Amino acid sequence: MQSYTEENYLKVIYHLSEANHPVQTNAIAERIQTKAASVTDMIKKLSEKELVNYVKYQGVTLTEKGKLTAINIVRKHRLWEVFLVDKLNFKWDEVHEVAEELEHIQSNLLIERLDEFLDFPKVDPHGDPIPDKHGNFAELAFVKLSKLNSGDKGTITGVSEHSSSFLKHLEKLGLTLGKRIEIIEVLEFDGSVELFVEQQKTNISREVAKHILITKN
Amino acid sequence: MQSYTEENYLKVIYHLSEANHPVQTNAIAERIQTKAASVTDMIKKLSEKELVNYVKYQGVTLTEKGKLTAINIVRKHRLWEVFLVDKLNFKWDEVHEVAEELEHIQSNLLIERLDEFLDFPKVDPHGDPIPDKHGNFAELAFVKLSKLNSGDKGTITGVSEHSSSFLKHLEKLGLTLGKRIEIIEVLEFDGSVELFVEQQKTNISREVAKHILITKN
DNA sequence: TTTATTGTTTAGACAAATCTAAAAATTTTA
DNA sequence: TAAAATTTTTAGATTTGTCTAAACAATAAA
Repeated sequence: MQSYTEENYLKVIYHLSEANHPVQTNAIAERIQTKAASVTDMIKKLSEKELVNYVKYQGVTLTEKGKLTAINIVRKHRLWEVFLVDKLNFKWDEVHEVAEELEHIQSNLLIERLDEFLDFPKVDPHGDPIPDKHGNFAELAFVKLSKLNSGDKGTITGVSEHSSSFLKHLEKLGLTLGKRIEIIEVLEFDGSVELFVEQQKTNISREVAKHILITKN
Repeated sequence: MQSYTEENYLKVIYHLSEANHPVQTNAIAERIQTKAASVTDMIKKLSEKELVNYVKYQGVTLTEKGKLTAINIVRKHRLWEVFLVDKLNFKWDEVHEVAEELEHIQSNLLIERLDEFLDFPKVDPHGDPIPDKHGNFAELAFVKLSKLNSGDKGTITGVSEHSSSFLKHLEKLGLTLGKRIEIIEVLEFDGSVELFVEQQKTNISREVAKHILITKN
């Protein structure tokens, strides 16, 4: 298989990919905390292994093979996060670093048994969908909270930012997965949002609202 | 901390150590499946980090610091084995390779929570003792089955060989952890042993008997 | 106690992943 | 569209862990 490092590159390229647009060298370098020159080196290697399509100066896209590999790593990462939260009582802001390590353990049996043990979860503790073993994602109808208008109601079903500081902030405001919310008002001035959570009025900035995912219902 | 590779060297040196006797370069090379020259290189590095005591041509011993590190890896390995068998229904002969990977995950919180989740097990699925977080082992009174005499009775509480083929063989004979046995006869000729397990007469070679650990009772 | 054997170390080389500095290509700005 | 700014690549070096071949040390055998 691939090395730990190669797997990380594939995962990062996957996360930075949008609608088949090529990913830039610098974008990868920043995410992986390395230098652009190192990224070029590694991309060449991945290209030789046919895991990415690479055209000099044009950025990279994942091949089908590369994409499957990347999705499998995402699957493992998210299943381990569920394990840590559901079974070992980790908080949702404590799981990321450990899952970054666990995702590289090589054993199909392990991951299938873990999936079963966790009762085939469809989303991780941040509401991100967990692909099945064939790489298929369940369809989830998310909307960014920042896209809602006054009067809209829904349930918090995900977040798109996983930093500990952000998640702790949400926790403090009571804005955790599964909570029902209702928009009171969206301020013209700065896009900040006033809303109800469990009969409590709360205010959040537009920046925070952008990273909370809502299922309308 | 140390690299994956350094951790493996420490663990192997720990397992090869007996009563503070220095471990030979070649012994390490064989266990780690590498060349003696590579072992010498790595030993020098570990010595600079004060994880081993090293005298040219005299072999290595672990320093206190090195020993604690090694024991911690052993602790993690054995806890993960319990997890795999007790929670994910792995068989006792399927856990070793995966645990070899899992033992290198760096997170104290993870391992303490895992310990708790497993209800603080004292032994792994092969009967090997699990050190606590301070590196202390519970005292276990094992005797090799090959040391018993006709008429002796006891319970199988461990094995000292973890290969899949050996463990599958035991399974086939019904010689698994917790089973009570009684020695019928030890043959002068080849040291093979005739014994009762659950009213069944069975014969095992001296070689097999040496790797089965018994608590007399 | 010299010789043979076995075990260990050194020297020099290599692959993987990274880096810095400089060159080249691309994009933006004027 | 030419100059400036940005981005990417190349060239060459470094670190980690490994290797082979040869030299060296310790032990066993004659």
